[in-house]
Amino acid sequence: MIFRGRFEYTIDPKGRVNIPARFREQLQESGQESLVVTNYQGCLYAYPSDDWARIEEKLSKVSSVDRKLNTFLRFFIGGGVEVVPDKQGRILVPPSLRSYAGLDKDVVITGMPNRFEIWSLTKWQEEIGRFEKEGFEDPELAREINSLGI
Amino acid sequence: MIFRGRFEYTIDPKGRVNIPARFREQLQESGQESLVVTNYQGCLYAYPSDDWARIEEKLSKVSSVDRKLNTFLRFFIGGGVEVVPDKQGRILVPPSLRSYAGLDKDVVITGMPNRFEIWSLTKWQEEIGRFEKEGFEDPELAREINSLGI
DNA sequence: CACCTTTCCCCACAATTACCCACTAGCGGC
DNA sequence: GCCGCTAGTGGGTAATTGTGGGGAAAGGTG
Repeated sequence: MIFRGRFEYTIDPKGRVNIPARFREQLQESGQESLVVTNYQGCLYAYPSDDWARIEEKLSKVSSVDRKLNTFLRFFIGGGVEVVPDKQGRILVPPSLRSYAGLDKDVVITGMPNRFEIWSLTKWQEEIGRFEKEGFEDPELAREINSLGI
Repeated sequence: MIFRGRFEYTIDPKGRVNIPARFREQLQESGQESLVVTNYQGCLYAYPSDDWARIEEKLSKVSSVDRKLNTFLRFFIGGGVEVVPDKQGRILVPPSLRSYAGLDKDVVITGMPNRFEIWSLTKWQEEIGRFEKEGFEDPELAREINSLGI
């Protein structure tokens, strides 16, 4: 499942964030009512619970010898929380995830293949700012993007 | 599908922009009623939904290991919104895209191979102005253009 | 076991969007 | 010129979406 579009919402003092109506529809159509949210790359990743199950399965087969990989697993799996939208279509983001992603008021939700991401507005702007400034100057990246034929 | 021509319209306070009648015809003839609009290079890219689907497929296969490429995906996929023209042939441009492209009143729609682009008039003028001033002086660009056999 | 905090489940209001319909300007044919 | 058509623009209303808050239930702590 691919999620498209970027949306701005506010997270309220209780820690609730709205999920874009379109995303909710997509979830319903695929017969899923819950999401798994976890932390990565400065933002929160939200997966439909079925997709998360597949990821979990793969991760559980990873050999846990490598210390760094192990740390990643701790962080990624350990961050994962299952959430169900309320009647208004909002999810409650637990404090640990909220503080990791620095969500306090304005948040950006952005679609990706397989998941969508929840960003604090300021972190999002930094992320995109970096791309817009450096991205076009990086010849390798430019070549890669060109090869996509967009 | 190739779109030709340049058109000037006004975006109304609700965020609606007209699509050139010719483009609408072309879409209808190819049996498509929806478009996907996204953000890139200071303007909005509008693809017929079938063409977008092909792009999306490629993008979703891209390894998301590289951080910068990931950021690009966030921006490009995250920007993408499916829109359907209303009975008058207009589309509603969501706030996030409107603010990215700086659309407030006068917009320019210009044809391209595979897509058409939506520009704010002022950004369009800057873009073209920059090209007219610097473009002809860039020997590499001149060579490339010549090799196109125009 | 009492108390405090967090989460869940409602309800209500505000803002935005979808879906109509109407008006005007320009162009072509008669 | 006059009519009729199409393209582009503007606006009203109903439905949907987003935001805020109250109070009951659940969970954690001394």
